Amino acid sequence: MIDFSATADIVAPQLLGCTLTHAGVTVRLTEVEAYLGAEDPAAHTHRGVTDRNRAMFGPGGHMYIYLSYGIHRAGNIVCAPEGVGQGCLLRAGEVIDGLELAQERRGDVPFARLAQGPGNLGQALNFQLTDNFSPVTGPDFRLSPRPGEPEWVRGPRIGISKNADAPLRFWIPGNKTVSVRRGRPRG
DNA sequence: GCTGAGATATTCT
DNA sequence: GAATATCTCAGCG
Repeated sequence: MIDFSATADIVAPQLLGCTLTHAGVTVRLTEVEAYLGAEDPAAHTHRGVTDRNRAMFGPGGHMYIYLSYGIHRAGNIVCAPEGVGQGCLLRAGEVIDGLELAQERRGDVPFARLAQGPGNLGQALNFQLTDNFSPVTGPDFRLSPRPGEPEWVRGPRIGISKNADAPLRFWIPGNKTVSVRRGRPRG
């Protein structure tokens, strides 16, 4: 099992290929991002504990769910010892069970888009703000180990404005559920 | 396939 | 009041 008391950049690549089950849907994680807390200006926890990010300061192996742009629910897995404030944002996954349920929630979209992007993943798995603090190996969430270590790569994070060059995004190359999002620097 | 702009709630200053 | 770890849509090749 993964040691969630390690730092987020250590845990992140270990999550790739693992499956996460919640509310009747199972996905295989294909893309995650590490947020390093106080030393990382892009992290919610950069400025210290608030009511919103409190879950990230808890012990590793729990969920941190937040509302993004007022619309989307995104899920993180808390990393590092209690009080540090690190976590891994779940960016994308591949639905491998509960397909019909995921399609009901997401509507008529291609398979690869069912859980593509943090907001879509949250909708497919039906993340709720009340799921904060839930253990990832508890009754509500089930994180299962992967059969073997998949090939993975790392690169810059996406959708943030601060510290965007740090190579803290990890994904499985070639997987159709991982998109190279638009807005790459032209030129 | 790609691009640009609007929507929407909570949080922080 | 401004910002945000985003998604979807319309328009164009």
